[in-house]
Amino acid sequence: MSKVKNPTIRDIARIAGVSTATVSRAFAKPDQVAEPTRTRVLDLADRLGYRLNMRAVDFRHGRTYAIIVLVSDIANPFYSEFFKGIEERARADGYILLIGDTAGDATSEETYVGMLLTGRADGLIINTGFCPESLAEPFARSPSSMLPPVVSCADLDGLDVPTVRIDNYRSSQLAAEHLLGLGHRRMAVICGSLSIRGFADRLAGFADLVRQAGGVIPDDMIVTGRMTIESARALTTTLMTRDDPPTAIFAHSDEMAMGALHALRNLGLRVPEQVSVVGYDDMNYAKVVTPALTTIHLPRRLWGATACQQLLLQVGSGDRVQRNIDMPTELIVRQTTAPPPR
Amino acid sequence: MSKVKNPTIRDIARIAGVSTATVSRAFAKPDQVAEPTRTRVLDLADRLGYRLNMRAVDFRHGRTYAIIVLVSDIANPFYSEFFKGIEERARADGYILLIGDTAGDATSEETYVGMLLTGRADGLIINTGFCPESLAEPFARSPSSMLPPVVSCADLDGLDVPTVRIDNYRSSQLAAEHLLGLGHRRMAVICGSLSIRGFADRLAGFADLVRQAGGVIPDDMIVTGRMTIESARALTTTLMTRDDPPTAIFAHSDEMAMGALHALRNLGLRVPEQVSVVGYDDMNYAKVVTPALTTIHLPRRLWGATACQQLLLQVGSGDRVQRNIDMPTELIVRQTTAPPPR
DNA sequence: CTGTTAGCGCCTTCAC
DNA sequence: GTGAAGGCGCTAACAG
Repeated sequence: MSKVKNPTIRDIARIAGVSTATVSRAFAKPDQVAEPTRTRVLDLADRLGYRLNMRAVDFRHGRTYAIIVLVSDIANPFYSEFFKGIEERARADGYILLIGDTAGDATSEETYVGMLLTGRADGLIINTGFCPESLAEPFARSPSSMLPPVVSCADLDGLDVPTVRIDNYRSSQLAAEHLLGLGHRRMAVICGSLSIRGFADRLAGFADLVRQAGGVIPDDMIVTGRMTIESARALTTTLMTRDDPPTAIFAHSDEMAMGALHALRNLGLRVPEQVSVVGYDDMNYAKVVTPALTTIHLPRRLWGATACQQLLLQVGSGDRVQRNIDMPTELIVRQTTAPPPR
Repeated sequence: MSKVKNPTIRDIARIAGVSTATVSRAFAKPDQVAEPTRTRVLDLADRLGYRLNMRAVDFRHGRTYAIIVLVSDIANPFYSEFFKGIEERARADGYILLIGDTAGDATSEETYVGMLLTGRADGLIINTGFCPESLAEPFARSPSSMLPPVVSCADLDGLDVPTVRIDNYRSSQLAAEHLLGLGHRRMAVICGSLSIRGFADRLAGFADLVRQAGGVIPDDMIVTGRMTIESARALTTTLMTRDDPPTAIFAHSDEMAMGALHALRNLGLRVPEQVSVVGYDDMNYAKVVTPALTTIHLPRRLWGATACQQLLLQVGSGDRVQRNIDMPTELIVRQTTAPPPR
């Protein structure tokens, strides 16, 4: 069998005795090619090990059918369902997903933004909470309609793009209401980085509601760390070994709540009898751990799917998208919250 | 300022009064262009908001400078350091990383393999433990030198490509030796899916050594589940509530070991006084948890970097790569192992 | 140092 | 239903 090293559409055409147009059609629009011709071409292509060169196709089409999702830490299990939601939606439209982990590193951020701006991807979903600098500049110079579509999962300072967001402020008030209603007065908040608007809002929502109820969150009851079990474990230990420790803790993620629970257990403190804990995210494990976690439910998968949906709408047509979509949140009361000890 | 909607190299050339070649060089090989010409071109390009069209560049170059990493579950924290290792190595050569999560789903697997085969990526690193079907076929038909380079992180049935692997069999023997040496005789193994060669090897290495020492692992002491905390938690509870429960548990990952520890704690069993636990992976948290985890250390970051290195060697030149590279492993004894209770 | 000239592989009118 | 021809945006010889 005479093999060509890397057959192109032209090789197939020549050997099959047809034009390149016919070969192209045989693959892209099979019904526009007569049955005998089609099978002959397809068979030959298969025999020669021909494969469409997608680099050429993408170039010709002027798009890549890829979208980038920018996150700050791919290892954060929070994202796993979020990715799934995006991926399912993207795949349905023939798009594939590129996951960009910035790891808080400006260079990698730039790399991925560069891929968008230079046409290696058709759109971008941002869920880092930050506006990449390299993106802010082009958006400031040109109207967004001249640039590839971007959707953010939070309001971003300095970047006016459609958002699909959750109401961090209001959902945190739910946590405060719940704890206040149980009788807690001395409460702590374990926060994600407050330079990220979302976390700042969670703190503000919680603190504002406490204040409205005539209370206050002392400064030394507000601590900040990374969104990991380990980070929260350390913070909680510090928090609880102070004089006059809190009777309740509001953590900015379930991962952090898990760390808090771990620390409390090590300190010999019982949850919820001695200390209450409220998490955030409603991770899959929240309902199965012991004690089951009281937390703020986020529709993570739907969130991803919706963000992707909005992006694809822009990719396809011009610009007919809602500017802001709010995802519903909900307080799920389980077993880590109870009235404070007398 | 007269704006072109989407300026190309040709627009810049025309307006700047130079040839397209010069514009191209000004970007790709700045030192080959005279200073005044270069700045004039670059300035103009900037002013016009020109951006290189990477689709065209990739097409022209015949490559995309992207490599795909295939994993079975992106949410498994095991991968996080592994990705980092790959990414650092890749970035150093100007390559970017596409993470493909198969989620055990054959369709997504096919998607990513398709991207490789159609030239949307230049190479593939497999760390799922399985050989994707859609990859086996082309490799069976053509010599691998005609196909894009692939590196696997385990020996794969039905796919003869270079591997960068760990010795699952031998490292599991280390765990067995340690436990045996402490005096354990009744031991259980919490396994990952045994249809994945790596996990089957871990079980075999452990069991064979026990057998050589005149012991045996009863069938009901071998359990299998997903690589998650929760899965191992359930398995451990079952294991320990049988008559004659084991005095030691060898888990196929640290995540699983964490689940086991959690279950033991809930059952009121003390580690290591009453039950010993050995993990696998040496995750970052292994040394900080209480009690600190005895485990098999894997150089995860280096593993990723080495796999990437081997891949890039193939991408660049023809085929001068070692067929198999073994990463070193090591037993790290910490606090979860001790002699069994008398 | 710079310009001219050919395409890379595919798709897509426009004829036939 | 099929073929001929042009071009997507860029780069890489090869001259000058």
